[in-house]
Amino acid sequence: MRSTASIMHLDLDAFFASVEQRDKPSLRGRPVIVGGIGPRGVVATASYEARVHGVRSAMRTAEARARCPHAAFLGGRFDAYREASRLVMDRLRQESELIEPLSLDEAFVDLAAGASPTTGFDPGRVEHLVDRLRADITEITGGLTASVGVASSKLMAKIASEVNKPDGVYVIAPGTEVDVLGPMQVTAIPGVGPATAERLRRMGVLTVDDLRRQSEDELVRLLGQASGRSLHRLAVADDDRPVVASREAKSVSVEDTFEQDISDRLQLETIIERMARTVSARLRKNGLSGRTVTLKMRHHDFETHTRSSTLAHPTDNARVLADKARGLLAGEDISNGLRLLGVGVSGLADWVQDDLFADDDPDPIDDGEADDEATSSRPVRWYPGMDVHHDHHGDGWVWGSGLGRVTVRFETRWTPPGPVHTFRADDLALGAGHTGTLQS
DNA sequence: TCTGGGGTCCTAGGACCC
DNA sequence: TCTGGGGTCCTAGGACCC
Repeated sequence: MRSTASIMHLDLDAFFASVEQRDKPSLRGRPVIVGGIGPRGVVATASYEARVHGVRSAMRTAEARARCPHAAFLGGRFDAYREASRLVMDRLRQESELIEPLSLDEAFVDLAAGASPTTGFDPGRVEHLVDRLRADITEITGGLTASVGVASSKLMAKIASEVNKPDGVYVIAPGTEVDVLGPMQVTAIPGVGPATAERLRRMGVLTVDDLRRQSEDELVRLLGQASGRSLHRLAVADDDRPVVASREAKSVSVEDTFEQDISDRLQLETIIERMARTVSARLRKNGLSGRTVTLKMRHHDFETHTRSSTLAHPTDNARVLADKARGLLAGEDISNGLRLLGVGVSGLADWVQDDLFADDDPDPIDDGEADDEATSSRPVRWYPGMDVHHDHHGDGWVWGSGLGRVTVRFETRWTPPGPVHTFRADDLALGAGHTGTLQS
């Protein structure tokens, strides 16, 4: 906790819904609900007009429809949200070189790490700074509003931004943190969710003041080392967590809830392959590779299990990921059907040692296999950035791996025209712009 | 028509090694 | 033969956040 209110938390109001209202004037002033619009969808964001009817984030869309049938239900346009977010984050970076985005619509800003190193941070000018910032954001984004909290710590800044939401500001004067925090419900503290709140309630702890009367040992017994200790400190607004500019990704995953449960193993395997390709593409886009593959399964009764397995070396290869994930599915009883399947990778490294690829990259092609008219098997020289992996091309299937030497198999009658065939990766629907040479 | 999708962090137990 | 810790890695699950 600092002696000055120099940490800002900014939160865009009803972000997804507000972007939709901005881009479609007919939605302004009307309830707008963005989220899953399928039978198993939930609400991501409800505009304030919809909140009046009791619609909330994470509510089932079916219930939202019942409460607010006249609302506009939208599936979401993430490219538009990302772009609006970028504009806002760029503006925040003008305020301070140290900003910490928490999501598309939220960030901490360390004002003391700020823009004017000569004069330093001036607490007296915070209100002015925030007014200007909020006006700029509304202008830059074409009408979005933000709520802002400023305080001496992350904890209090985040709490402060809630106070006058939407389109409001709250500054917590240094020295008053405990007075402000004390009467609040424990759930006001970020990290205290329903499960923790219920455990605390059974001890008679409802407010932060109640929490403060518990010993650290007691909280550790109840909640474990990390949560117990941290909550004991947060209860007295003791928080010195720094604003951290960028954190590296720890995992990449894709998951999907099906409209109807699926119990067909082949169908699930096909879905796994598609998901592995998506994960692979995202890894490559970010220059990452990972070692631990996780398969997530949610059964018909909502029981959720994960199975994971760790490779000897990091990979970003779709086929390696798919093979591993399929193997994890093999041991599972899916006879009653899955409602969700997910594929993820963790244990990320930011580079790939291509020599190692040969080891953890089981080649589906038997090199010694006899060629016939329909099949040819020949080595390919691969260039960095190129990628072919188990993709349908024209009337053939192309198999391959990431960097280094790979073998490509044309399972049907598509054969390269000549001894050396140059092609572009986008010919193979694998992403544009790269050129490779196929040598025979 | 109960209960999204993308993450992070923490805990706990077992294996394995020194 | 018995009795140790400590550290790290791996796996599984759970709470929480937006």
